Amino acid sequence: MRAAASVRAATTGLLLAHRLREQVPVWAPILEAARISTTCRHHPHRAATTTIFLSETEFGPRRGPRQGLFLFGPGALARHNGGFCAGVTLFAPLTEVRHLKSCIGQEVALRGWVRNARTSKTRFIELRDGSGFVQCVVGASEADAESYETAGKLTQESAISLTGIVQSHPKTGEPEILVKSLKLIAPSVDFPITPKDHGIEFLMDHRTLWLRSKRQWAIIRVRHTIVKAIRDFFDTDGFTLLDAPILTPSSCEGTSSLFETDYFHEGMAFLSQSGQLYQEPGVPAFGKVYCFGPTFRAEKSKTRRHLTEFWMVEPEMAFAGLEDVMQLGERMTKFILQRVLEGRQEELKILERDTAPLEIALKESFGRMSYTDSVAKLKELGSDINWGEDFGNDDETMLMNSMDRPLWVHRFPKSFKAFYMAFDPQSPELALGADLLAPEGYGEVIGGGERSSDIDYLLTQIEHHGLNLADYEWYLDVRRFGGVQHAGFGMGLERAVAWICRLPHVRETIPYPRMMGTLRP
RNA sequence: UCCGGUGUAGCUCAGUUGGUUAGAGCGCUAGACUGUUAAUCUGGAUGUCGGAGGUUCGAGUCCUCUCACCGGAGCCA
Repeated sequence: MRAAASVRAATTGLLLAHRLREQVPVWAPILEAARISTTCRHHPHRAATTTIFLSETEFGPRRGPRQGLFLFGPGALARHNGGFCAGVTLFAPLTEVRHLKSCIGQEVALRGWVRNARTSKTRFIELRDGSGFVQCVVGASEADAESYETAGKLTQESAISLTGIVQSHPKTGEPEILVKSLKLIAPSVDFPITPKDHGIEFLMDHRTLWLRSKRQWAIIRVRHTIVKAIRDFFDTDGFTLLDAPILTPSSCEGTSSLFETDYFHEGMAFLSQSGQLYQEPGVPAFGKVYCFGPTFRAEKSKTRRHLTEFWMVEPEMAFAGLEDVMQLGERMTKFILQRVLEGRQEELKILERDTAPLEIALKESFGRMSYTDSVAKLKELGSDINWGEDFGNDDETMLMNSMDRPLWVHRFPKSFKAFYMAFDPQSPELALGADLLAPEGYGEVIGGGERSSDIDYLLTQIEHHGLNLADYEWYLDVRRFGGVQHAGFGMGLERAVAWICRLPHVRETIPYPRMMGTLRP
């Protein structure tokens, strides 16, 4: 089927082409170029290849290739006619798998990689192009002989281009391609990750190739949506982005171990384990700020919830206390859940994620429990925890087993919280902090609270924690010059992704995980 | 770092109280068959049994050391 572009569309293309003629080299980088065969009505024997630019940036996906709105680059047509020929016939416009649902009945061209090829009389190719997955059917009667031959010899992860008619799968109803022609762009020999099971060590060693798998594709796309949701949430909520440095002169919290590196005459620099202390000076400057970037912990912890390099979003706001932190964290979490549930259904389905718990977390108010109450409850449940001790992993799961939604645990003993935490004026042994525990065994996702505005208290805290006062002078300035109540939190991105995707381990939530024993690839 | 476990074909694994020529499935390869979907069926090729040392007539199997990985704990987001 040859989809002839209407005269009007062709004329539009012609006009655009004239306008673009000089600009194409400049525009090219932002346009997507595809070489597509075209023929001219007046010179049918001069079938030629020209370059067509499909610009989604300019025209949006709704006016995609099937509408025939193209920008014509200077090509063969310009040569034989001294300009552009209006009688252009286009066929098989290049598209992406994600657009196929709106292309039923059209002829399209696709490029991508062979996920799996089942050879038989009718040949089936599972194609992925990064935007989605589609089955391509190569039948002896529909495809040309050479293409049919090629389709029978395809190996896993070969790169191919093809043209064909988009139709509905007779059984599933999903779009599939009835192939007319197929070309091998680049072969792939002995792709290591076969369709059968693999061990985690092998997969981690081949992380770059593992990213091509359906499961990893789904996870990384959910991660992307979560990152975008986080940014959109703060950007539209009046927060200003205040990037925190990654190279820092000293420990931010003085607790966990840091990665060190030589830093000229300064001696040592450390990779940041939190941007929070650098957010606080942003509070009097911008009112509400956040940072979102990688952080590093040299902890020798090997668990399903730890990475040595992970991403953290850390908002900080003026004239705010513990209650504001819990409300902000809850709103943000729900915003993220909404975005994922709206836009990533296909990915959640691939991950076999039961979305019911996410729907509950989105609709219901999060639980709240003070540390003191939760210790009492844990004792009831049989834990040997004592007041004043931090939760162990078992305590956390025990506490969450009866919860069907996230839970805020608040007002911890000061003793095991960071030096800068404000204390509760009603019971000074308590810190005004709150942690958000995710359900389904995922545990702490957010930690935050109110920061102390009391400079004298902070001075004693710094001394008490054995920190070098000189390193914190700028931090104390936040209190010296118009210090006000302020509060914020940090959310570990990978833990959020792991929970929302319901993954057994955070190592799959980041493209290139860094862990205690993992630095490559 | 501590405790526990695993290491055998490219991958996932089986391999008996130590015994003679180390197996299966997948993948690969040749073919058959089929709107298939981790397709199926038939044939074929494929091994430093993690490494080093030791016990023994004989070690994939037992012992010692070592390396890698997995799971858990502590610490944390």
